[in-house]
Amino acid sequence: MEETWPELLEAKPKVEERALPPLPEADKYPQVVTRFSPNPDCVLHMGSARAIILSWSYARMYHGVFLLRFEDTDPHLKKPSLEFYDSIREDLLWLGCKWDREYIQSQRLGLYYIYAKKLLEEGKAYVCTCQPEVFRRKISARQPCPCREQPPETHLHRWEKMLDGGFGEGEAVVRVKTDLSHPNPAVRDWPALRIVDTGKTPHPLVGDRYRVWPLYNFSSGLDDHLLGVTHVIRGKEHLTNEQRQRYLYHHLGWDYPTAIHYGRLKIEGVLLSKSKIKLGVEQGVYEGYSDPRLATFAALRRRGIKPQAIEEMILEIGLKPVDITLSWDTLYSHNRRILDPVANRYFFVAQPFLLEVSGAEKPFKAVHPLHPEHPERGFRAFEIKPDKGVIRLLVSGNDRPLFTSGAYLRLKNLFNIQVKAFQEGKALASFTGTSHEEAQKGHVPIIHYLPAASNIPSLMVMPDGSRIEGFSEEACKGLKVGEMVQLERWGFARVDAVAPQLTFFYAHK
RNA sequence: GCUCCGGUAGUCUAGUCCGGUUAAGGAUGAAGGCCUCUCGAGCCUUCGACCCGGGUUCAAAUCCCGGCCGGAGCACCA
Repeated sequence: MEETWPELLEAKPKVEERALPPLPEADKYPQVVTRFSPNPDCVLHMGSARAIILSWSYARMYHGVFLLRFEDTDPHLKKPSLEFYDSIREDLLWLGCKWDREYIQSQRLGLYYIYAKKLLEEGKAYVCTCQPEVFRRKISARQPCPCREQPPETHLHRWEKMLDGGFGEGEAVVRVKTDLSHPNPAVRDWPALRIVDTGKTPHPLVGDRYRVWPLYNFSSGLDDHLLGVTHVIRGKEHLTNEQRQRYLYHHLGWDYPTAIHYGRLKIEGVLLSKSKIKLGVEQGVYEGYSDPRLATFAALRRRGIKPQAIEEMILEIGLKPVDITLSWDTLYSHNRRILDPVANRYFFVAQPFLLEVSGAEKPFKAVHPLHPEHPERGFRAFEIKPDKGVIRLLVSGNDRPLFTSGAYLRLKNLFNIQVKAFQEGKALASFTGTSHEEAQKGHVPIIHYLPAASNIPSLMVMPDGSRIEGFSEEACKGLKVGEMVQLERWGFARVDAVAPQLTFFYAHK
């Protein structure tokens, strides 16, 4: 068999690497350019994973360019904050999505002004001073507001007034002309630039230097062309923005890039709302942005979810325009496949109780491999000595149901016992032999344990934020922060701290 | 309400463009078994889906029409 069909015996790859579908219209451009354009008003979370990973992967797949562009043009409602520029860069790097060039829109306002003025001059945009309700009424009736009819000179004059403070916040807005009879009222004569009183709400990067700020469709629309973006990959909430921006492109004689709109991404049982995450952190509901209950990249990182697992899952999902609800199980399964070969094994007993074994007169040494498939990595060993004929061990509280009197158990790599009783919070048992074979024959459950005399008090932080006290084995002294381990019969966890107390963040089973 | 988009197992996905090669494939999950001195990994088995109704056709998940359901947008947010 081995000789005839060696390939049949080879382990075949579990999951075939699913290639991304070809990028539409990739051959239309000399070089593919994609971008990720976050607002630095919060940390990144799984909701952005699609935009980041798809944009980056396609750029790489086509030997193109991936841009990072901070869209920090709202100093008021979605106010950017200095810390988030850096946290976003950090998250991207962690995800393995390094960008080729970086842009910050708040540094580019002068550029946007040039195009605003040009459109005003050419009668393709106008400065509207109507009350919002008045404008809305006119526009929904497919009628021009009074401002629209004014000559370019008037608008140029109003534009100057916007820039030099002649208009206050909310008193004037630049609108891009569109087809007034467009079926969707939302695209008709959309607003392009507005006034923000940065004296009151200064921008973290440019302070109060500017008072006229572009809106999303204007700055993003201009930049996509100006920076040579060929493929815009974003959520389907931007579908109507494409309609709006096409008018801008038409006015300027540009071709609109290829736009791909994917569906919204949810994760079961988790909120992915930036504003709610921010609020929760500010109010102390969450312990910072890496609180294990959150699906921020910071939190996933802290729990030991590997970026490759996220990437694999996102690539699997692709770019369909349907909304999807991801399951943690799928993510965990990807992560486990990555972790299992690398994570060394240790014992951790959660909320333990004492087990006293009598009848074992001599000292024992239990030897466990650091990894069952990799004996070359070495072993951990427990020295276990009886004290006046009794061996004292700690056993995980989860295993309490196994301790019914008369039950047989095997202590892994140590010996077999029979439970006598459980009283006063501790289990009493008697030594019945060391034979593993015997235990196997009797289908005796195998459990883990710790010497009561030597162990390390530890803390386990669970995904729901709860904390479980417990003890880990002495060998855990050598662990470093960030290391991934598998706590046998418990699950995978990341070492989050070694002092003052050894602390694990639970990843998954 | 208006303007769009979409509906394959619990979840994710392949197939839909160019109708038959598939008794609708894979992953995840659940249940069971084998193996393993972990409840992990590995191996095997089982469970489970084309939103509904018409039409076209020898043949429809795939094409057409209608309905139903779900989602997004309708900001001087991004």
